[in-house]
Order: sequence, then structure tokens, then C-alpha cells
Amino acid sequence: MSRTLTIATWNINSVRLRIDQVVRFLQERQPDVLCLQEIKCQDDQFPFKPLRKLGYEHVAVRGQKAYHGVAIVSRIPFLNTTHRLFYDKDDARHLEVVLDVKDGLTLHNFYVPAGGDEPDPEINEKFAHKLGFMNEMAQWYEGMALEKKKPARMVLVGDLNIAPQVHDVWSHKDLIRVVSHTPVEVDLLGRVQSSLHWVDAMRRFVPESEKLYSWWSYRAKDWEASNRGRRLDHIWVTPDLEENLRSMSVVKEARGWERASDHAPVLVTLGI
DNA sequence: ATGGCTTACAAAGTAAGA
Repeated sequence: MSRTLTIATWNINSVRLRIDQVVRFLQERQPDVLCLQEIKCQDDQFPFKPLRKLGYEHVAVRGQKAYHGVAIVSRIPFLNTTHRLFYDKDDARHLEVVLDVKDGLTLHNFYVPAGGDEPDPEINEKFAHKLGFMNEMAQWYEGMALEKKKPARMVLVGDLNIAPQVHDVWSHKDLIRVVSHTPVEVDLLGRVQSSLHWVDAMRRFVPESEKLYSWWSYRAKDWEASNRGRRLDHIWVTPDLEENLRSMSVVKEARGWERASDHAPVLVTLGI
């Protein structure tokens, strides 16, 4: 009898507005853990009740007023909960829990800054923030890699706001100078990924030669028909978990729900 | 034509997303 662990990530773009969609998603897909980004509320405004009712009794929230905010909703208890600040800002963009499974499993939930419009840190402070944030992520994990006690069994999920590969965007040529797909961002994401040899779990199931998106703009007249998507959401695992990967899916259907988030949820199942 | 839309908010227009 093998046990599995299913982890989901979803930029919900207001958890209060879309709590019914969160409930529907949990009922239909039954993940063990759901990591949310852009909850856009303070801790005490988070809709705990309907989630507890579904058996998701363990909820870690790192909220802030109006913007950003991350949460982890779980059926599995947490052994520890913490968060980290980046770029000297008090933004709620990171949350970390240790799941109470055999040998423990550390889960990082990130909401990386979008970066504004102009891909030049000299004239765009938002882009400088994004690059600085990613640089500190890289330094953090590079530091861990140097420690004697090697960190093991970690999963990193979230809206990283970077679509690194050619087929992570609808047109590499058209987006090469557009924030989310510029070489400087892609290189930095690569550095973060290299730090602990993170495995891109989504691409273990869909070859790099195939288009794979998790976000479609609100602005398209028909998002599905135009299909100008980007893969901004990611699930990474440390190498010791690579052989445990069982399945992955982007729940594109949820992007088509009434008044949907512009991001679709992503799910990964691990054998543990 | 990627910004055409969507969100929060000491509520009409602003800031932000990506």
C-alpha cells in the first residue's frame, strides 16, 4: 500500500472573492495541501471556516492589506511555520511549513514580484525589486547548499512570475523584451534553480518542446481561443524527491470558471 | 493589440497586476 501526497499551487487573485472556487477545487481535486498566492487580505479576514469544514484544518496565513499575501491550506499538520522577508520589504510573499509526513517535508510558497512594465532596473524600481528578490532567493539556497547538514525533501511552489523556457510562452520572439520572459529574469531564475539542483516538476511530465501555460491574461477577448498564455506558476522539488514524482496537471478548466482568477491551479502528486 | 480587463479600497479614481 503506497501513500501519496498531492500538493497544489494557485494564484487566486483575492481569496475572499473566490472562496467558492477554492472550495470547488478542493472538493473536485482533493489535494492534501493547497498553496495560495495573492490572497489580498489580512490574516483575520481569511475565510478559514469553509476550508475547515472540508477537512483542511491546518491553515497558515501570511496576509497583508489589499496586496499580495500567501497561505497554505492543509489536511496534514504542520511541524513548523515560518516566513522570510526579501529586499528589505515587509511584503507577504513567502511562507514555509514543515509537513508532518514521514521524515518531514519542507514546503516553500512564493509570490515573486511581477516587476512592472519596463525591464530596466535603472528606471523601474519594480523590476529592480523583482531582480533583488530573486537574487536573495538564490543567495539563501546557495547558503543552504554550502551547509554541512544538507537540506533534504523540499518542495518549492508558487507564482514566480517568470516563464523561463521558449515554450513557456505563446511567442518567445514577441515576449523576449516583455517582463516575465526577459533573459535577465530567466538567468536569475536559473541561478535559483541551480542552487539546490531543484527539479522542475512540471517539465518532468511535459517535454520542453510542448507549450505549457498556467496563466492567461484577462485582457484577451477569448482567452482560450487566443491562447496567449505563460507558465508563471511553478512546482520544484529537491533531487531526492525526483523519483517520487507520480503525476502533474494544470487545471486549465478552472481558468474558465465564472469570474475566474487569471491563473490556473497546478497539481503535483508524490509517492511518499 | 499584450493590454483590450480585473482587483482592493477610509468608494471615485487610482494603483497594481503581468
